[in-house]
Amino acid sequence: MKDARPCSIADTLALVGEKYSLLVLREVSLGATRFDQLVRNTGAPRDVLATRLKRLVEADLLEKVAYSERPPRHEYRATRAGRELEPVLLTLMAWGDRHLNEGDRPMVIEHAGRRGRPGGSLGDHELVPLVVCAQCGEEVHHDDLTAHPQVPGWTATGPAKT
Amino acid sequence: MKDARPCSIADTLALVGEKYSLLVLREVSLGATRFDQLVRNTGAPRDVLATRLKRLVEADLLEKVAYSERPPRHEYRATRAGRELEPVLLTLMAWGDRHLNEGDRPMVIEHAGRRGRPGGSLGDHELVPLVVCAQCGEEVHHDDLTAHPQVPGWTATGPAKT
DNA sequence: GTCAGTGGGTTTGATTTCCGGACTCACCAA
DNA sequence: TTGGTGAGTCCGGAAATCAAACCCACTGAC
Repeated sequence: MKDARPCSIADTLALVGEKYSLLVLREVSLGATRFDQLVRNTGAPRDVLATRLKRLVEADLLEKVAYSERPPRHEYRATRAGRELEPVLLTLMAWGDRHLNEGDRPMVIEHAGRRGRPGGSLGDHELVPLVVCAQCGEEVHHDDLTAHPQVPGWTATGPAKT
Repeated sequence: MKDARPCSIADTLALVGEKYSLLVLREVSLGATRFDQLVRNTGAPRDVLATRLKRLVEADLLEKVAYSERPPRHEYRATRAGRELEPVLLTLMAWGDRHLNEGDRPMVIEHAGRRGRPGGSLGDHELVPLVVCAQCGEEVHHDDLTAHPQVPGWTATGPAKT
């Protein structure tokens, strides 16, 4: 892992790319916030889960919130940074639905309509996640993209040869 | 990992969630398609990379394309399914840029304007990936979402108790 | 008051995976 | 003949994973 391309994808994966981390965020986002729920729903070994939770709390993606004093009990809640990973989860899910589970999706997400609210017209409907460019509003296509590494010594395809 | 919640996120991660797999797809998408480039740019040990590549080719996310007969040489190219993971990479990158590398992004993606093309008005600009709902066009907010597990025995927060 | 149960972990010891470096093999070029 | 490249494979030690057992503070039922 030394000397690899400097990149926010790698940085993000270093934080949440280990096995189970993203599944933990999925569960928390679904409302399963307690240790034993996380064990059951992710299938992670208890010790691994404990390690992951420690890291996610340190990184401020989750926080421990007490829900009982005596006996001391707490649950894990997503922070703002944690919630902002939800688009990643939705995009992963959309890919898996399309390419791995075509025709029998294990889960469907309902998107509440915004009737009466600013810009809203449609009622409740199924969520279909799509990545667009916030600047121009258009769907993102590979052929419209050009990468510009900002770090000296790197080009799009590798380290500049010295 | 046994008995965990059935879910396309988990299924997708089972395929591309191992260390380096997504970095390989990043590199291929950037145009670094050869074994030694992938070693240098991802930092993966050579044997691990060989294993990952084998899996990605089997899963039809990458394909081996010969670019020389004698000596036999080939490069790895993304298939359609592989390219469709790009939104995941872009979303991960956006998160890392915001939360890990605020103020000095290691890479900037330029988005080609579609002046003159259908719906286009803006010139070239920086890509800012955003997840919206394809049905209604609106940005996705956690509070508008409701998950509906399709698999009997599971609720949003865990297995239905028997 | 004892006994089983629950929530949230930690400990243990065996198995897997990862790692960096050295090695291979086929070919080309000087 | 020597050196270099591309695409791996092989090796032995270090680290991570796993399932299962254990722990501890507390509770509620008998």
